[in-house]
Parts: sequence; C-alpha cells; structure tokens
Amino acid sequence: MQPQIEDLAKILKVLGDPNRLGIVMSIGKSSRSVTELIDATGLSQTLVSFHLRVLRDAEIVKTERGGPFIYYSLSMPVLLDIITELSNTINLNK
Amino acid sequence: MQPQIEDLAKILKVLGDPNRLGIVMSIGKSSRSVTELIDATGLSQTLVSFHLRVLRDAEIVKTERGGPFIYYSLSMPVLLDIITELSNTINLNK
DNA sequence: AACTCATATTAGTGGCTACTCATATGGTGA
DNA sequence: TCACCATATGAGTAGCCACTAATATGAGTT
Repeated sequence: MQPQIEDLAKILKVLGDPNRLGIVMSIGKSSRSVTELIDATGLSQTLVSFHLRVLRDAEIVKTERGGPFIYYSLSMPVLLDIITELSNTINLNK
Repeated sequence: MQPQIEDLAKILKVLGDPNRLGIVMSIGKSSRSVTELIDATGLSQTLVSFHLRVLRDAEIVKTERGGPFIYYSLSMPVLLDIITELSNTINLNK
C-alpha cells in the first residue's frame, strides 16, 4: 500500500469527525478566529482548541495572528469544494 | 449542526482508514469479489470481510452475487473521482 | 509590571474501533 | 447428501480518540 493512501486516509479521518467538519465548514473560504468558531459551532473553547490542533497537525488549516486574535483558514480552500461535491453525491444517493 | 454534517462526517470517517480506502480504490469503478480484494490488498480474509461490512453499512459499497462469488462495487462510483481529486489536492500542497 | 482577553496545553477517562482467532453459514458441484 | 469453496460472524483485546476540567501561556493595553 503506497504512502499516498496513508496520507489520504489521514486527511479523511481527520475530516471524519462531525465537530471538526463543522469547524472546517464554518471557516469556509474565509478566516475565523477561535472565538468566532466557538460561537459558530456552539462548542466549548477547550474542545474547539483541541480540534483545531488536530486540524493544524494534519495541515488542513493554517493560522495567522491578527491583533489579539488568531485566525484560522483552510490551507487548501479547494477542500471545501470537494466536501460540497461529496455532500451532493451523498444526497443524490438517498 | 444539521444532520447533513453527521452523514457527511460518517462517510469521511469510514473512508478514513487506510485499509478501507485501499479496498475502495481497489474496487474502483469495476466490481471485485472478496477473494480478489484479499489478493489485491494483501489483507487477511477476516479483515477484508470486516471492513467490507463497515463499508456496506455506510452504503459506500453494494453487493451482488455471481456464482460462488460475491461481487462488491461502489454504490456511488463518482466517489472515486472525488477521492482522486482530493489526492491531487493534497499532493499539490506538498 | 499588572491586568485582561484570547488561546493553548495537560492529565485523566470512557468509549469506540481495528484487529485476530476460531467458528459458522451458505452456495455449488459431484 | 456430502464435501468444498467463498464469505460472514462472534468473542475478546489493545490501542486510539473525543471529551472534560483545570491550568498555563502569551499578546495587548493601561
């Protein structure tokens, strides 16, 4: 099994958690601070921070400081299109 | 959080295992018997069977009997395109 | 420096999940 | 029906993963 499959599976696995996926979709193609993500998702600060670390370790999101905030954005914005595409595919299948 | 996100996350989670992803990619757009999948992946019969059940429960694959064999195929073949797309995206990012 | 606000980290825990070994089911052909 | 092949299932286990509570870090402001 090529290393490619491992990498691919890892990304999919990281995205395969409802809370993380919610965070990713909430970030969208823009960038959002942790506080904004807490509000948008309704999750606790600790939990959002925990998931953001997982997303960052997987290089799915990247960070940038702006004033007192740390802004998260997708490192591969096209990921959103892929997720949308998958979402449509699933809905068609029902 | 909409139910849609849950469904989407579930699919991603199921695909987010290297062995399962290998099985899915091995099936591709054709259909393969369990024996063929065992050969293609190098996994044990029990393990392949185990993962196929997970894939089937998630409605990612469907089955069809042909003689002594049970053939597995993707219930949404376009899934492969999406996986390929994701794969390309990840590789570009390195 | 001290205070505050935003965010990260640590430690601990329960539950899930991938895996294996052994066994069972069920179709097919003699 | 019996034997064989293909596939599925059950039980048991180790390791991982999401989550929480408490605490720490660190930038910005006064």
